[in-house]
Amino acid sequence: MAQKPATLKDVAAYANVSRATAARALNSYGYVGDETARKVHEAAEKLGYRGNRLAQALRNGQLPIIGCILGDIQNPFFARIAHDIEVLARKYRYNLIIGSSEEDLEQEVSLLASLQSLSIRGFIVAPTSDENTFHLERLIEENVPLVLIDRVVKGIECDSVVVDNEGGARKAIEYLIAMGHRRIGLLQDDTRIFTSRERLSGYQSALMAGGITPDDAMISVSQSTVEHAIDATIRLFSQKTPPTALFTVDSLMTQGALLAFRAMGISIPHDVSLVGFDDFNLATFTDPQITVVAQPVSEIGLAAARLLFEKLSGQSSPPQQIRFETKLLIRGSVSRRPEG
Amino acid sequence: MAQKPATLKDVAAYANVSRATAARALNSYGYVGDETARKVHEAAEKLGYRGNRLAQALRNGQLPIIGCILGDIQNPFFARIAHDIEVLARKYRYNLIIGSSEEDLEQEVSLLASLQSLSIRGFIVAPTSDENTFHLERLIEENVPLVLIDRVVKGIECDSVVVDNEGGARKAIEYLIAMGHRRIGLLQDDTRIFTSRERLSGYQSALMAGGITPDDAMISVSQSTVEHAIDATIRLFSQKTPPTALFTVDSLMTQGALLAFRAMGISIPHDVSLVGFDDFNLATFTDPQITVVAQPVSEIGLAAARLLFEKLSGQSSPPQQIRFETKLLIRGSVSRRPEG
DNA sequence: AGACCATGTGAGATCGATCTCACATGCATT
DNA sequence: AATGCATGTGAGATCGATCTCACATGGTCT
Repeated sequence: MAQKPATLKDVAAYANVSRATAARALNSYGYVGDETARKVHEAAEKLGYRGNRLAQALRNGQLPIIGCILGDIQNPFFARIAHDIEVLARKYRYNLIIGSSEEDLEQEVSLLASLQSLSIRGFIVAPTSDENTFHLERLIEENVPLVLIDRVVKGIECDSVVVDNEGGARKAIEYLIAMGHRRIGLLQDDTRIFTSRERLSGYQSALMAGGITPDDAMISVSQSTVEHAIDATIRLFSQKTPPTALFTVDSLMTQGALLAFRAMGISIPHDVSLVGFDDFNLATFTDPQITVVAQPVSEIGLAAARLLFEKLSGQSSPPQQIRFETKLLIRGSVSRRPEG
Repeated sequence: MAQKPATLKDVAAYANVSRATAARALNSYGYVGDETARKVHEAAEKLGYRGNRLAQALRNGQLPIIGCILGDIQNPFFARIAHDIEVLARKYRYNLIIGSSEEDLEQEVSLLASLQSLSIRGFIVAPTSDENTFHLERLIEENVPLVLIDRVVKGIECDSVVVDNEGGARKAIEYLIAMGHRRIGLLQDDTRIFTSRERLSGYQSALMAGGITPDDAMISVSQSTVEHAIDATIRLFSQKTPPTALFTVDSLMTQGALLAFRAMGISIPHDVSLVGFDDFNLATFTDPQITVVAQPVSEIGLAAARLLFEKLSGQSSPPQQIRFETKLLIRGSVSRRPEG
């Protein structure tokens, strides 16, 4: 026989008071006599009473849950972000619902709608694309606290936390050019993704600043998984005149490229040089160690969560845009190439 | 001016019907006239009506949310599991709340209580320890669907999905012994964690079966993070007579050990042999490639989620225990050691 | 004595949804 | 005509909590 959880009504009956009195005693508002309060607390403990948050939220407005819609938590970048947000949420006695958009706009829209119908109090979203921003606009209209993370969306005026993707990509390409590379490949994500576009832009502008005309044959598109990146790298380096260097736009793709090179018998940095965007645990343990553009992962999730909780605590401030710098960590995966 | 979401009451007023009729029309139960239903649907669309799930859940019992309490989603093993559970949950139109116990029992208890007060419908839990199982027992008493994952707890009769940890550890140690190693180190997690205990047990029984007396000086305890594992490995290999081989009990610790060895100028497999529990993306790209005990990560989360949804769909079956086998993947991180 | 305030309590309304059942209409059957 | 059934509608109850305000008591001040 399943035991039905005790309700406030049960507690009130056990303590021989009204529900209103029981609620006052348990939540310390209004007036309650000392003796009455003692009896109510005793009853609550005896019955294992645990207030129903749904009922509370229905009366008062919202559940203590924030929603977080990221690309895919299998990506160590997003896993770290989700972890940091959860830690701060726990501190504020909130629970965190994490959804993975898997970089699919429809899924992002669907997830957001689903979470809103749950009366979720606020959202941290890594928007998939800005083809359609109605769902985000609607959040703004309804005054729902929203923080965009990793990517921003034109026309959505709200708090955001991003990294200088363009500058980071530019640093990588400038470094490859300085090392003599002219045919520089790019392993990139879907250009509907904001970060992907910025990294492409940094790639292209650095090429042009170095007097190199960008060439589509140097670019291979991949989803952000190791498996897809292996395929995309193989495609890129199977062509007649392959790149002499490769820039990969996230750590899973970097790892995929490494595996593809190994499968193709391509040696780094002897045959091909490699620079990856974002650091990862074993970048300094591979042979050779991988040169990366590092972003301050440990700062990003915390910054976004802080912004959200400021808003949730009722503070009404203008939208803040936080932008973190990247840093080029030169290791051993780039070799100098003669001018030819 | 924030727009308050439309309620059923608004829709009913707009369509000039009662709330009961509006509800019937929108949810297709009971009787509603065709014309009436048309007017109601029109009103709902016009007002952007989105039913309040809290109110529904309060009336009907529970929210479409399942809770998942894992060790730490930064661990790729748990990230993969969480991802797979979320994918299946989405298919069943559920949302997933992920909490990280961080292998702290109090935090696990607190998270569970918090989620229960939200009327969460079911739980997948990787229990931290079995020192105190009251919180899990209470779930069973209240007939809340529960699936234990990765670890089980004595005395808790419910669905579970685990891996043969003991057998996996035994395979690793047997292999190291067969390669001539007698001083075999163990980098392990807190023994309150079920998997940790099983892996220790496999380690010890394989040693004894090989005629080797287990020695506490060969064991170093670490939390399951790269940073902690670096420290623990350095401690273990700084002693007078260090091990000739090391078994690490999860992929983050394996990576930490690699980094520690590199810092200490220890060469694998020349100076020390290494076997890790659980495979990871770059295990085949490090120099040397790492020998690992692989577990079927892609199966575990799905199996647990399937069990949970069976229970949630009302099926009343006896508790099922699913146990997956591990597989030793021999690569290049173990060298043969002479009998001395 | 009357007015005002503080303290304490409980009935009933509220939150937004679903559900129940009384009532109404129309049709078919006896 | 009476009865039974199907269809359709709406008032009010329910879910479990919080909130409001009427009522009661006691004390203080004018």
